[in-house]
Amino acid sequence: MADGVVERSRPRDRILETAQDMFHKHGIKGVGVDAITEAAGTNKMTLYRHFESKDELIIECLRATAAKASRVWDEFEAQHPGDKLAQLHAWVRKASEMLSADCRGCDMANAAVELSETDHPARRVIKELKEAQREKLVALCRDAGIGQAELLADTLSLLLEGARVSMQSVGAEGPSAQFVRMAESLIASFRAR
Amino acid sequence: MADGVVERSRPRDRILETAQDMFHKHGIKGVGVDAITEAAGTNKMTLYRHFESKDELIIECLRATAAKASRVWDEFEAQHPGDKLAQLHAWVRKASEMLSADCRGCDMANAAVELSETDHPARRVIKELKEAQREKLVALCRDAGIGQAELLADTLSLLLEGARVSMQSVGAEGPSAQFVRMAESLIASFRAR
DNA sequence: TCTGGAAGTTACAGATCGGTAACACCCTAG
DNA sequence: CTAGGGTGTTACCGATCTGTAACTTCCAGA
Repeated sequence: MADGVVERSRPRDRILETAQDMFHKHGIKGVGVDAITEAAGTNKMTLYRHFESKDELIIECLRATAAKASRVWDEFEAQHPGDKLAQLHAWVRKASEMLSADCRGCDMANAAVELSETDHPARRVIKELKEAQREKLVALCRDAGIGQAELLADTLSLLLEGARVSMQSVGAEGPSAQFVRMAESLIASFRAR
Repeated sequence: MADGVVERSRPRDRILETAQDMFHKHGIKGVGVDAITEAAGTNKMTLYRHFESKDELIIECLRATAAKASRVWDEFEAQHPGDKLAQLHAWVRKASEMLSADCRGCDMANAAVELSETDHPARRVIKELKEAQREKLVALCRDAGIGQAELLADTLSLLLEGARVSMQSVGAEGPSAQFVRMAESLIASFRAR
């Protein structure tokens, strides 16, 4: 058993962390609750004592992932206090770092692809979290002094989203390789307006 | 039984067409072979006489989908013979039409997300087909007289890929709503260089 | 009319899925 | 010391999954 995650922490935390990792690597429908509990060094009953269903576990995982992603925004502020333009460039750099060779994409976007049932309870959570991320990026662009902040933020969003999904289908040498170049020249052209 | 697809055509064709439709709507792992054969008005044994496994059926579906997509390029040429720039704008318009409210995204990209096993036989097929599509768009940009054809083609690719996945997570009112505007101003700025 | 092959039917194998019941264990708080 | 809550174990449920075997039906071509 991989002790790194299993060691002495509460079973609920181990389950949540392990599930996040396994959902990310193998997809939601590619992992069963048995596999999760075994990897977390616990058992199925304990999982169902803390989460009322697999769907709820999925939702909690998405929230946790979003919370982690939200923390990097604090890093941007810490590294470049008050300098919103520098923070925007930090966002681009951070985004490009996520495009590593074994990139499995955005957990929320992947979940939206996998959970095709339109009334799946996770879908509204995904939408909420994605909208919050969008508003953050729009605010960052606006505070960086860019005129058409919404349009720039949305364009950057689509580029990153596209890059992350493109990596999975065409690989790292595909269109996503040019992400930084695209993003930077986009920012430059928006600033020039 | 829905006669539209079931009517008098060879079982193999019905299975292929039905599988394409169901994989697209509900995802690959969201559909079993039983459901496919029943919807196709046939049975499981017949499926396994024509396809040696579900994986092979998946691959055949992806090839068929790509072939369909390839046919719209012929339409561009027919509508604007020789006028590559007009064909590029037709591509943008066609792409935006795919972003309808119930858009389920690109079958190949979705398959890449769902089939996370790195050695899955469908993955190399996906890569091949996506690379072919990329080269087509690059050629179109180049023949339209654009200098940095590869960069424009890759940027448009990422925007579209991002828009199609964004639709599924945030919905039609999200960043993807601005796709046409982004794509057109991109083309304009590349032409100005 | 005969025949061969494609298609349909039924049943099943073996595994895994999400989820639950009953019960034994251990540790800690009172 | 004792009571109780969190945890672990085992066994199980019904459903579904991919894939197969054995057999029947049907139709087209010779």
